[in-house]
Amino acid sequence: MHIHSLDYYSEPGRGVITLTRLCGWVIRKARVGRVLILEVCGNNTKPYVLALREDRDRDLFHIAEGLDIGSALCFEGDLAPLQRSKRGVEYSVSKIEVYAKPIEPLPVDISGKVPALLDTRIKYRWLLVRNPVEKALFKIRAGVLKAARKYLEDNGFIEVNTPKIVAAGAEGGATLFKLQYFEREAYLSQSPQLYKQMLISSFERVYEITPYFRAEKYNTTRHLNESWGIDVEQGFINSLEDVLETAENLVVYIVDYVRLNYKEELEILGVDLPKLSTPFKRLRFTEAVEILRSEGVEVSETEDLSDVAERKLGEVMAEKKHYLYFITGFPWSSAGFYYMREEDGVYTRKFDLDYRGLEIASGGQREHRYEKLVEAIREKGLNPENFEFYLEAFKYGLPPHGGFGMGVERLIMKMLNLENIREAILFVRDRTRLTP
RNA sequence: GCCGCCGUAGUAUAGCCCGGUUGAGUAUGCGGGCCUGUCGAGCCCGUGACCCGGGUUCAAAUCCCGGCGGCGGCGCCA
Repeated sequence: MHIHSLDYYSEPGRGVITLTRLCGWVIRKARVGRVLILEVCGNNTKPYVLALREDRDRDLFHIAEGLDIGSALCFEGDLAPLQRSKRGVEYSVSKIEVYAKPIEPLPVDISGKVPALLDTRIKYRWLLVRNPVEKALFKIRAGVLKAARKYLEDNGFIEVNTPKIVAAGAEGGATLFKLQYFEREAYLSQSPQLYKQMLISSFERVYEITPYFRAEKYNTTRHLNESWGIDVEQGFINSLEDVLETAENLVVYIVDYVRLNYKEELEILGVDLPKLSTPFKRLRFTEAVEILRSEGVEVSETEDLSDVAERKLGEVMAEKKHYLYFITGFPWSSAGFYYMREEDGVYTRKFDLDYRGLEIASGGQREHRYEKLVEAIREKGLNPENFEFYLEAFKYGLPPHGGFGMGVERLIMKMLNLENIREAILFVRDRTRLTP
């Protein structure tokens, strides 16, 4: 809605302007003598400030006086010639339409004066995101996904959607949520892994932004039972290096996109997002083991690194200014059956991407040769019959390929220095939370 | 699942160790009053809480047992 403002024309030396209609919720209210000040936030992170004088704006003043924090309203106004507020953008208001008033005081403080504990924050997240700080975080999350899409689309990846109700998991049975699928047992997808590989039968490059469902009973600051992943798979690769390049360029693009397009949000959150550069350090798994042992950390040569080891490695790497780094060549004993095995039979082309001591992505070059794959499934103690639908795709010309899954919440957690992964998702699904 | 810590007004906290002086303090919110456009405004008045059950004791928010709930660590992984 654009209406010319009469007030505007009374200001000397100005051209044409439009009167804007803006909407949001009252997040702060202050009365000082004869002036009433309202701060309103909609999708904006910087509040709209409405200052009303009892003598001049009598009707509007009385409307505003009756509004509590939390009221939903729209107003028509024009940028105020005098910007006196230190917090927001001030408007001269000509009309206020009130749409809803809270029927009781809000259960949490959305002005940010009184902090809420994580548990309370999660319970009332949908309400707390009215607060500019909380909102900034989720605007950045949206930006991360937007940037990922943009990078992948620009680089020839096609977005696909694969089933979330599946008959078999990618890793075995232990971490799956079971459900009844008519007469049969089915599971919630813990990864689109197998499906995106199958699609490399017909697409050169695919990606999917998808939830992962994992029934792990862990309770840590970096795990969710429903999390989101940016899943990428590319065919016709020459080596693992092609996949690593995609992963590092994607991360750099995302971080850069947020750094340049979300300055206001980063500032509100107090985050200084440094510019990244490629290539990221490539560290062999065996080198990582050596480094950790020289630091006095006990590490197994055949198992994945423990969280303690990963964090320690993060510290060591940070000293050398490697904030993001790959760990490549994981041992076969700690890898999924679908990773390509090296000739020695001991190591694989599986990699992890770590961001300051936290695994944010993992992937690798896949085994694309039918016989080798069947052999690998058997060797992992799995039954090839359960993977028939998957194995079939390897019979008709599946090129060498590889890919990775990147944890959206983990990436955001590291970018924004969050202490708990639960901060990075609006509605939390963890060991104990099923609502809201 | 194991280990550790914790549970006080709507929210966030003090008090608990060492039971009585607590009619449970403070901030913020909410209601009311004052107030030169405040900037997490200020000042005054009011409002509102000891997770549940059992036990010890003359006396329990405080000590003990059980339950429920939360946080952190480990395992595991994105």
